[in-house]
Amino acid sequence: MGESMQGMKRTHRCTEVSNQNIGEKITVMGWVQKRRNLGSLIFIDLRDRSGILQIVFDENTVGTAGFEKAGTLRSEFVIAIEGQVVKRSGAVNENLATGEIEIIAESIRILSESETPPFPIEEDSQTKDELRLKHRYLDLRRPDIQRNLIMRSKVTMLTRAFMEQEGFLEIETPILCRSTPEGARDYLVPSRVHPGNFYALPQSPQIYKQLLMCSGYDRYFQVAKCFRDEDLRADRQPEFTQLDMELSFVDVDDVIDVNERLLQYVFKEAIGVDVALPLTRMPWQEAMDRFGSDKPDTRFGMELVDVSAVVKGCEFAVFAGALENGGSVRGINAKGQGAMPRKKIDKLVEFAKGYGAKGLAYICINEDGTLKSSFAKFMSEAELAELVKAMDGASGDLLLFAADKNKVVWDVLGALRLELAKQLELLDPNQYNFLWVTEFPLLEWSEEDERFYAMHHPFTMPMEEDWAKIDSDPGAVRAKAYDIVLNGTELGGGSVRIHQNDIQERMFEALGFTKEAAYEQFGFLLDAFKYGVPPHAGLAYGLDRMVMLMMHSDSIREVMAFPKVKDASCLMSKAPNQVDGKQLEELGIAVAEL
RNA sequence: GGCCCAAUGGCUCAGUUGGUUAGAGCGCCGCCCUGUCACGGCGGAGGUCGCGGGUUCGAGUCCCGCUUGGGUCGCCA
Repeated sequence: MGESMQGMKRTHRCTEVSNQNIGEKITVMGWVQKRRNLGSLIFIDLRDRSGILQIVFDENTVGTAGFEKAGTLRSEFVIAIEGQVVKRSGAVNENLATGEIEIIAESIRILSESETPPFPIEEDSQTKDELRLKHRYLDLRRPDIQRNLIMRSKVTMLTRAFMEQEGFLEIETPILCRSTPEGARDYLVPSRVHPGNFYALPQSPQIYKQLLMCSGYDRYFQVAKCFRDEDLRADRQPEFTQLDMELSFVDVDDVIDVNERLLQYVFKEAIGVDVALPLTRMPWQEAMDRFGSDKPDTRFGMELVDVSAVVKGCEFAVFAGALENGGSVRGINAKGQGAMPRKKIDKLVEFAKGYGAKGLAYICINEDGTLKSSFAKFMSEAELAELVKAMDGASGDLLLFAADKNKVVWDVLGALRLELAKQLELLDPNQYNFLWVTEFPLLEWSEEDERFYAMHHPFTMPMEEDWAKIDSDPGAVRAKAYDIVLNGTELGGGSVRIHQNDIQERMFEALGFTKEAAYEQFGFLLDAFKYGVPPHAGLAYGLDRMVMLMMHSDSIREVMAFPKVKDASCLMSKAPNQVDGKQLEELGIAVAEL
C-alpha cells in the first residue's frame, strides 16, 4: 500500500542538491537503493535518474512513527522525504556527487512498496540479458542504461537544434505505406477496409522525402522510425531510428559539408570529442583494395596488399587457380605475430572459412629470418623472398594470404584484419575516426537472380563521368552515393538522387524493370517527377548506432528503451502474439496451420 | 536456414578422471547495533542442476534430441 503525496512537492532531484543548499529544507522523492540500519540510526541511499543522495533517520528528528516507518524500508520502495540539508558529520563519500552532504529526515512517506527485485538494480550489472529484458522496466532503472538514454535524448535534441539553425524543417511521413518489395522484407499491416490488402511499415522514409523535395520543402529532416523484417544482430533491430534528411539544389559536396558540421557539433556538445574537418574521403574501390571493406576501421593499419602480380606464375595451385578465374591473391601483415602458435593460426583459418575462404595461406617469419609457411614447398626461395618483400615482411611478422574471387578475398581479409585487431587490442575506443566512403558502384550483380540490383536504391544518381557506361557496362558505373563510417561502423549513408526522366529510365532498364513494372511500384514518385523536380540529395544516420559508439556499448539494445531479442520478439510484452479469431475474420485473414 | 557459445538457490558463479547429504559470495528473512556508505555481529530459509531421452551399479558431470538466450554467416536496395 502506498501513501498519497498530497501536500508535498519535490524540490530537487537527488544530485541537484549540493553544498549550496546546506541549511535549506528540501523535499526529495525516489527509490531506495540501499539501507544501512545501525539500530537507532538508519541510513538510506535514495536514487532517482540523477543519482544518489544519503538520507539519515534519527528518531529525535523524524519522530517515533517516522523512525519505525524508516525501519521497514526495503530496496526499490518509493519514498518522499522532507528534511534539512546538512554537511555530513561522518566521513565524506568520495564516490558520490553528493558525498559531502546528507538529508536529515524530518518526515517520510512511503509512496509505494516493492517486492525484492529479481536482479540487483546497480551499475555494471552482470545479469543475463534474458532476465534483464524480461524485466526491462527494472533494467532501465540502472544508471548505465539511464546514461545511455539520456545521451540518446541529448543527441536528438542537439541534432534538432542544429538542423533548425541550418534551415531544415522537421516533417513527419507516414508509417502506413505502400509495400515495395525491393530491398529488405517489409513488415505488413492488414487493411480492414480493404480485405486482402496490406500496408507496409517504412524501411525508411526514402520516397516521401524525395516527394517533399518535389513539393519545395527544400530542407527536410526527421527523427524517423524505420522497420525491416530481417534477422537481428548486435547492431540491428527490427525497428530502429534514423536521423533522416534531404536537401534540394545541392550536390555531393553540399550534403557532406552540412553533415560534417552536424557531426562536429553533435560529437563536441554530446561527448566532448573534437572532430577535425574536413573528414577524409575515400572512393569505394580504394576502401576495398586497402581494407577489404566498404566501412573500413582506420584506427589501425594492417592494410591489404595485392600480391597477384608477385605470385603470378608460381606453382602453388591455390594461387594460380584464383588468378586463372579472374580473382586475386592478397595478404595482410600481422606485425610481430610470427611466433603465433599453430593452434591459433588454425583458428584464424577456420574464421576465414566462415567468410567463404577455402583456406588461408600463411608465412611466419622467424626471428632469425627463416620462414615457416603452409605453402613454401610450392614456391622457390626467390619467389618467397619476393612475396615477403611485397608484404613488407620483417623478422617476427605473420603474413596471411587469401586467394579467390575478389569479393571473397576482400570479405575474408577484411574480417580477418578486424579479428586480429580485436585479439591484439589495436582498437582505441576513445579514438573517433570518421571517414566518407564515396563513389560506390551503382549496381551490384546478383549471381542468384542473374540481374543487377541497385546497391543503394534505384533513384541513386550515377556519376556524370560514367553516364555513357550505363547501357554498355552497367557494372562499372559509379554512383553519387556516400556512406559516413565511424571506426568501422556504417553510421549513415545517402546519395544524390536522379531527377531526370531519361536517366531514371535508363536506370530502370539496367535493373531489368519494364516501364510498367517501374510504374507499378513507384508510379507516384515518377508522376511527381513530371511536374518540375529540383536536383536533390540526402542522407540518413542510424541514431542507435551513433549513440552506441558514443557510449562504447557492445549492442544497440543498450541504447534503446525496449529492444527485441534475436528472434524479433519482446521478452517483456511477449510480442508478437496470436490474435483473436474475430480480429482475423474482420481482416479477411486465414492463418495456415503451423 | 548453417556454425559457435551458454544454461546449477532470487543474482553471479564453483563443482576434479562419473561416486555419499550439490558449495561460495551477494541478496532475502529474524534478532542485536548511533556515523554507516561493500556497515558490522549472531542465527535462518532457499536448489526436481533448462526440458526429454539414452549409456551406467551410479549422471550436475558422458551421448542424442529439444527449449531459451547470446554471437556470427546467409540475409539486411
